[in-house]
Amino acid sequence: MGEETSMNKLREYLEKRGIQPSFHRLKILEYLMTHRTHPTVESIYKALSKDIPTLSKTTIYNTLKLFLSKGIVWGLTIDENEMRYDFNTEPHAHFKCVKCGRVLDVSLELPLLESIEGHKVMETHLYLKGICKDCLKR
Amino acid sequence: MGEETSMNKLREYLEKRGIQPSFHRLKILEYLMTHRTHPTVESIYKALSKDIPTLSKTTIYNTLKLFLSKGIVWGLTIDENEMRYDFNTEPHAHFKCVKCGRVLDVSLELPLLESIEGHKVMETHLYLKGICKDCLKR
DNA sequence: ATTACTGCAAATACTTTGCATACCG
DNA sequence: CGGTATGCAAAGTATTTGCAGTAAT
Repeated sequence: MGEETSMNKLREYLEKRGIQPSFHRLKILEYLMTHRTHPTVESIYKALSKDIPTLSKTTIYNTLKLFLSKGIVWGLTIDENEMRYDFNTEPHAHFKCVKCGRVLDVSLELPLLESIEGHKVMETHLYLKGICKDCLKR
Repeated sequence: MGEETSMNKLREYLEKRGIQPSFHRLKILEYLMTHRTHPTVESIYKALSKDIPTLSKTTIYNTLKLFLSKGIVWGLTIDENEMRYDFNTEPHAHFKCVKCGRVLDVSLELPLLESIEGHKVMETHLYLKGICKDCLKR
């Protein structure tokens, strides 16, 4: 299974959702699928602009907004200042370390409600904050 | 029980936590205790500057940062762009309506963990997003 | 007198917008 | 050709910082 094949799969993935599979969009999608570190726009930009020097942050913002609207990614607001993006898999909770700043997945069941107290629920986010395993060791 | 008495209670509340009870701090604390609408810096500023024309946003930022560090308020990042502040009572979940923008309390039990997967947990936030009861009616 | 609180203005950081250019069917 | 994607620069918005003036102990 070469690079061609996997890129074709990504192309198909986007087309199935009515999105034109441009080069940049494919690369951003690939990055999100292979880096489950809840990257920010900044970190995606830093990583991809090495290989794609012409890539702009505007394109990343545009692409992520498009992906959000199609449900391809989730936006995490666990960070006070900047948005983080998570490729959409099964619902799971997130843990943010206040020391090293990383955001980690934790397997903790989310209450999956259709409605609560008369309000229609569309998204559920469970955020934990504290000190991660690695930082505790120091 | 007059206004004097309740202000004295607030003064006592701050002193007990090692905070000098300045006039501005008392007013901001009073606002947070009586307005459980998860206000932003902007909305606190708009509300209080009517009575206190000299009040600046910097002071509100300073005061909220101080209150956060003392555990008097919680910072909610349910909003993508701006921080909301919640007077610290028992843990509870929050619901944000994507139509009207309000953030409401909902009574839903939070998983209160001391640690998970080796990480030390210090804060837990459960955020729901959707369409509120009132907006559904329209 | 010393320390701490306040507030203006400037700086910073993230995100959005306007518009011209480039790409693609 | 015509519509869309891209990217630069500017604008917008939330927050922080530097610093000077003011109040409090």
